[in-house]
Formats: sequence, C-alpha cells, structure tokens
Amino acid sequence: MGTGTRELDALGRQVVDFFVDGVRVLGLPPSVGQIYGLLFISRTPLSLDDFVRLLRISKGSASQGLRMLKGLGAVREADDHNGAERRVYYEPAVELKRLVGGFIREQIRPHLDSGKSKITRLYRSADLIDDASQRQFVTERIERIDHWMRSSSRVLPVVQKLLGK
Amino acid sequence: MGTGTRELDALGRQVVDFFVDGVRVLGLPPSVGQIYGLLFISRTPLSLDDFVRLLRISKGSASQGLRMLKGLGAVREADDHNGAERRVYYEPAVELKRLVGGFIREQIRPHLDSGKSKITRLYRSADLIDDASQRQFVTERIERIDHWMRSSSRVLPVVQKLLGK
DNA sequence: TCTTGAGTTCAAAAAATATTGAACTGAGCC
DNA sequence: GGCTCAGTTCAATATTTTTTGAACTCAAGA
Repeated sequence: MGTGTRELDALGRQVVDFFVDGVRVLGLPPSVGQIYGLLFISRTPLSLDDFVRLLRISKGSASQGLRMLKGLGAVREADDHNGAERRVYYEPAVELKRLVGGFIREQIRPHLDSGKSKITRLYRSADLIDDASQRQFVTERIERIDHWMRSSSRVLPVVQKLLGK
Repeated sequence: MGTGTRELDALGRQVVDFFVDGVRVLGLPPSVGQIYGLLFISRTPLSLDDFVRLLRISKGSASQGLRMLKGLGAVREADDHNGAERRVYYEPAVELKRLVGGFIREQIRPHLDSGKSKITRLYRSADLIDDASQRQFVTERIERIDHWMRSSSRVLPVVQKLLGK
C-alpha cells in the first residue's frame, strides 16, 4: 500500500490539475481536488503521508482535505488486511451517482433547508407591510422564490438517478 | 422609474441578503446577488445609479455586476417608452428555467467543453505509458471521467426542462 | 465644438478563503 | 508510566477574489 516514490509523474500531475479545476467549479478548495485526483489515478490506497509527500502540501491541508472528502463520501478507508497497521489508507469512490449524492447531501441540501426557514421569515415580514398593493407584490415575489426552491428540491433526486447510469 | 429613496427598508435588506447567500452557492460574487435581489424586490426598473445609492456599492461594482447578470440573462433592459432617456433601466428575469439556462450556458457548459479537450489530452498521455498493465489501469480511469462528463451533458437539458414547470 | 453625465475600465486596496506549521491529542507498544 | 508516531487543531500567513474609485470613453445636447 501507499507508494515509495517521492514525486508525481507528468500524467499524475495532469490528472491532479484536472480535478483541481473540477472541484473549483463546485466551490471546494484546490487541496481537495489534488487529494482526490491523486487517489483517483493511484492503483493502491494512499495514506495522509503519501498526499503530503507527493502533492507537497502540509499535513494540515491533507488532514482537512481528507475530512471533507470523507464527509462527501468521495473517499473510503481501505480495509486493513495487514492487521497491525496504525496508518489509515484511503480509496476513492468512483461512482458518479455516489459522488453527486454526497455533494447534494453536504453542500446543496443544507442551503435549501436554511433557505426554507429564511422564506418563512420573509413571509412574516411581508405580512407586516401596511400598503395592500405593495404587500401583494412582495408576497407574490416571495411565493416565486418559494416555488423555485420546491422545484429544485424535486429535481435533485431525479438528477442523482439519471447520473446513476 | 427608478426610485428616489435613499435607503433600503428592512425587508429589502432581508431579500438582498437572501440572494447574496444564494449566488454564493453558485460561485458568483456578492455584489451580483445584491443587485439581482434588489431588482427582484423592486416594483419598478432600476438604473445603475439606483444600485449604487441603495446598496452603497461603487459604480464599478454595479457596472461589473450588471454585466455578469446580463450575460446570464438574469436581467433585461426595460424598454424605454419615455423616449429621450439616456440612462438604462433594468428588470429582473424571474423564470427559473431561464435563470438556470443562463447559468448552464455561461458557467457550466464552458467547463464541460474545456474538460473535454483535457480528456483528449489525457488519453494521449496514457497511450505513451510503457507498462501495459499500468496503461490499462490509467486508460480505464480516464474512460470513467469521460463517461462522467457525458452523463453530465445529458442531464443538463433534463434539469432545465424539469425546472420549467 | 464644448460640456455634461452615464457607463466602463483597471490598478490598487480590502476582504474572504485556503494553506501552513507548530503545538497538541491520544492510541498502542514497551 | 513513558515513548512514538499518525493524525488533528487552529492562529498566523499566503493566496485569491472582490470591491473601490479615479481616469477614461463616448453619445447627446447646447
């Protein structure tokens, strides 16, 4: 497990950079893309030390990046046959459905949920408007946001399902 | 058109903040959320100066934010009945389908496209690997990314369609 | 042609975000 | 108990992103 080499070959760097760009779009830090990318192109599970050595990032970054990837379900611990090994090794999750599911659960759902409670508060504020016509206009706009959020909630499972194939 | 008031009421601020958080998730700058949010809750079209005054942002931010919103199709110029008006007024696009369409076109498609050419380059690099077994492993992984991207491309139009209702 | 003013540009400043690294924790071995 | 070492934490630092504001452009009116 792991790897003894001290540096990443050209193709490895190319893949790592690809994932750095990829996670950027998703609003995740570069270190997360580097770690996932390296894991993705590695034939064997890797440990925190492997990431530090091959990507030349700090232990802190590697630790935090791995935590996020674990949270997203993008990475799993390799089962440690070789019994007495203290170090933990990781493997990438490579099924798109799973990756997207984790992203939705960790990054999108929480926002939709907190959005929901904000909408409730907006409705209450709108009710306090004195002028009837202004109140109606504002209420209609809030209803529209509300509808947007419901639509989005409905679409997410479909997306996940479609990506499973 | 526009508004004479010098400051935003409490509900207005609430809505603006809601959109600031919203666009954040999409990776757009706060000023863009402020501008769109103000427009969204305004009964009349607004001009650049209105944004500067009510949101207390610089002319530069307002100009750049509007440019981005125009690019996304999230904002349109109000037609200027009152003939001789130099200033341009804006209205928000409020149909989710349209907003999502603009976002896909401007922010997602370009990444998928540039990703595609990177994949091509990766395939070429993989072909140069000497060791047959390593070459096969790497090629399989690249094929997997390739497949991810194709899946994503197929899903986008479906998403847009589903959000249209 | 000169003046006005709406809107743009972009280098510099400010703010937000990510990374570092040294101190710390805690599990396991002797 | 004391030592080792894998991994975590977090304040300080570095980097990136966003905003600012002053100079500029350009169209229209006088």
